[in-house]
Amino acid sequence: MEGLDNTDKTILRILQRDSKKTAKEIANLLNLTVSPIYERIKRLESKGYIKKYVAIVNNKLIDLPITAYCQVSLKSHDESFIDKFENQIINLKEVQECYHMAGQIDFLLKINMRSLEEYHDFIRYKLSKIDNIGILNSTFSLKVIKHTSELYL
Amino acid sequence: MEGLDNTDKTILRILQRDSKKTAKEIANLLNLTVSPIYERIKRLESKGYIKKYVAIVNNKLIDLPITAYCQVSLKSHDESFIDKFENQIINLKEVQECYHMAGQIDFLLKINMRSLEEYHDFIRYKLSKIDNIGILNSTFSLKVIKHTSELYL
DNA sequence: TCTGAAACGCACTGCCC
DNA sequence: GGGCAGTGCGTTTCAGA
Repeated sequence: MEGLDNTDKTILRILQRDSKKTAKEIANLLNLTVSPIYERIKRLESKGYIKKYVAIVNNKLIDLPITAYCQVSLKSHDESFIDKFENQIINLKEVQECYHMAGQIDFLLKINMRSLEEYHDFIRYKLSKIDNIGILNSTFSLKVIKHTSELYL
Repeated sequence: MEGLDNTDKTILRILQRDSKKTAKEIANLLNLTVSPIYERIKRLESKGYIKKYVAIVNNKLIDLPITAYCQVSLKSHDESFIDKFENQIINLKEVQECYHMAGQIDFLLKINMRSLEEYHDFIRYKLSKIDNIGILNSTFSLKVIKHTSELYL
């Protein structure tokens, strides 16, 4: 399962926080030269441990201050209906995350919006247009207490 | 509110997908030279539109296959109790996200785990140890339908 | 697996339009 | 606002231990 030693884990921890850190800086922190750091990073990328490098954008500054979580349950649970629902959700740009859940509700959606009015329009004219939706329940984030893309290791 | 023209937005879209794209590559895509791209990126960083650059790590490969959403409601809603709860949550490494929510439940937590057994231990020996927790309700992601750090613009 | 050195390309600066 | 040229630095490669 894990082909990672402590050096690899430290590199992952650092790059999860700041992917602009240079191989040289990381090398200094670990008392190594750039070559091994470079090779380890390349290995972590090619083996899939690092999926990608991204810029994290401030949602408030680009006028997407509303974060909603939307619980959805389907009316029919035939495989074809579920597939259809999932395919339509994937193509909605407002939906940042969607999970098929265990328990009473089928799906949990994280949705970014400019305003509650736009959220209303989204629910009414986009989500509700998707066939087979039974229950639909929305809650809103009042404040972000913690939000990171980092995984602990 | 928005000091972004279409060029800026395109740059943000690109860097949200792949922050390793060079200014040269972006310049070619936009039929510009590197100088304006470089300056725009620096501006986007200094103005806070780009919060940071991070590596996205594969949670399965580092043995964190379980994603749980945990709904928490507090017993007392005094300001001091809420502050205390939030401060304790921030320091839990297993908690990747925590939002103060509108509606019946107070907080929504996203939690990464190695196994359901570890999740049990986490709930029992860490979360429940936090004072003032009333309702505590967990659901698990069976499958990720969609998950991106990108915001649309 | 690490060190060290060499080659290349990009980030970054300054000056031009 | 964008283009062009130069410098330093980081990335990338490779020989050797």
